[in-house]
Amino acid sequence: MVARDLLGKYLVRKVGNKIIREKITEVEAYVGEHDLACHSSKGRTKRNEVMYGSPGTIYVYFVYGMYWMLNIVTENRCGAAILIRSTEHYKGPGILTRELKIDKSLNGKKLGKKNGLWIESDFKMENSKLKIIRTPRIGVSYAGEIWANKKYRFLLKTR
DNA sequence: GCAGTGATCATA
DNA sequence: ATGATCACTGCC
Repeated sequence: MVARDLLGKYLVRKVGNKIIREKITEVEAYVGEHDLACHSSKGRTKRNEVMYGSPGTIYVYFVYGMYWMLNIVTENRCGAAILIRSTEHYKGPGILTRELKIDKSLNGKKLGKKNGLWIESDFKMENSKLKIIRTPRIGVSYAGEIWANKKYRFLLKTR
C-alpha cells in the first residue's frame, strides 16, 4: 500500500527561497468510490475532480472555514488518495498546511520541484524496518461502522 | 466537551 | 435561494 511507503519519507516544501523538509509521521488512506469515508464515494464533483487524476497529483481542499487538507492521489482515475495528517514537527493536518503554506493554488498540480512540493526519501530509512501502527481513521464516523472502522490510518512509531 | 468558520453540495 | 454538513483546532 502506498500509504505505508510515505511514512518516514520527507515532505519538502519550497516557498520563496525557504525550503522546509519534514518527515511524514501520519497518513490516512482513502481508497476509492466504494470507500464511504472517501470524498469520491458520492461521485465525481467539482471539488474532488483532481482525485481522478494520475498518481502524484496533489489534492488540496478547504474544510471548516479555516483549514486546508493535503492529499496525494495514489491510483489512476479511481478517486483514491492519501491524506497527509502530520509530520515530525507539525501535528495535525490543518497545522501542517498552515505552516507549509499549502492552499488551493497547489490543487491539481503534480508533486515536483517546479511546483515547490515534493517527496524525498532517506537512504537510511529505506534500509531500516519502520515500526508502523495502524488505527481507524479520524473524523469519519459518518461513513458507517464498516468503513469508519477500517484501519487505514498509519502512524510511525517513534520509540 | 464544543464553538468558530465558510466552501460545497443537495434540494428547490 | 437556503440549510446541513464537514478527512479540524483550540479553548473550556
